Amino acid sequence: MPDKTLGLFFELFNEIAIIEQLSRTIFEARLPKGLMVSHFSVLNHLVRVADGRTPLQLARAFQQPKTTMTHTLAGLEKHGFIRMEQNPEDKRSKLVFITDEGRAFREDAIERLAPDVARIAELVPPEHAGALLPGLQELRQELDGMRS
Amino acid sequence: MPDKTLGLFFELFNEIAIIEQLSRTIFEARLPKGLMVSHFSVLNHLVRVADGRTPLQLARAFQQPKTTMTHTLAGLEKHGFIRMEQNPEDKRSKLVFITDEGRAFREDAIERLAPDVARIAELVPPEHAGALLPGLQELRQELDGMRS
DNA sequence: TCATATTGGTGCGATATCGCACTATTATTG
DNA sequence: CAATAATAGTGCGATATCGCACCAATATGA
Repeated sequence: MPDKTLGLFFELFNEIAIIEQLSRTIFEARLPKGLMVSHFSVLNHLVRVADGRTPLQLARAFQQPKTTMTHTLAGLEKHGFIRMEQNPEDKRSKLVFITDEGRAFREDAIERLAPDVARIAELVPPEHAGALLPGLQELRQELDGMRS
Repeated sequence: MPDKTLGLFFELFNEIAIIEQLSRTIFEARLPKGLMVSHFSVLNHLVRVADGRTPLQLARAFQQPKTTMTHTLAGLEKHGFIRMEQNPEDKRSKLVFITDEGRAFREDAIERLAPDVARIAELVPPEHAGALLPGLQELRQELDGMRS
């Protein structure tokens, strides 16, 4: 592997880390104190992908350690945004359901975040953003595969 | 702004967050305990961009809060990887210099990380990775501008 | 079927992250 | 030039992150 390649990937991951940092900071400035992007993302996932996921499925969806997901879910539950039930298929496991309060919070959060996204969309044409997705998904896919 | 655009950017930032998470986990598994990617990145910056930066310049380079950088630098200093001097230009300020030990650690870290990067480069052609950079840089630039 | 391995989830402890407030210094401006 | 504002850095406290170890439950396989 040429040195150039090493530098290229370092630069790529660095750029990605900076964007993650910036976007998280921008979005969290709009969320009420004590609620993070991670909370919002989980609610979003429950609505857009599927409700009634297990904590482990959620952790995998975001590629986070399961202890981190436990912590995030505890926060959501404390706010009454989710409800956790025993998984009838597997007594070790639980199922996470979004509550009405959770849905309301999610919708409110989307309204709060939309203006920022609109501003970003003015500066970065959505076509440019969309053009990045396939490459990023490929990269994610392969990194994901490496872990196992 | 159409709803589609909102969803697109949420998806984009989510994908970026996942890649950040995966890459950090992969790399930190190779670093000695107590040293994180953030430490490595700062040393890398001192070597590749410029030595003798101020803490604030470093924080801005990585778009991190300055308290976070203070913490990272404290860790690097404790390991003897950097040395901090008074900035003769400005008595409020400091200058951060990498030490020989820091350089050695950085080189060792690169050797540890290279095999992983090589594996990634096998799965994701460097041309693909390189093709992502301009779009990501554009996105970063604009997010950066929004903050101020 | 029983022993063993694997899996889902959590408690705990260490530490990374980061906002707030503060000091020291430098810049601004009336 | 004095008063005020802005800036660089850090201490502190709250909390997010996450590895390790553990328990309960399920899967495996001799």
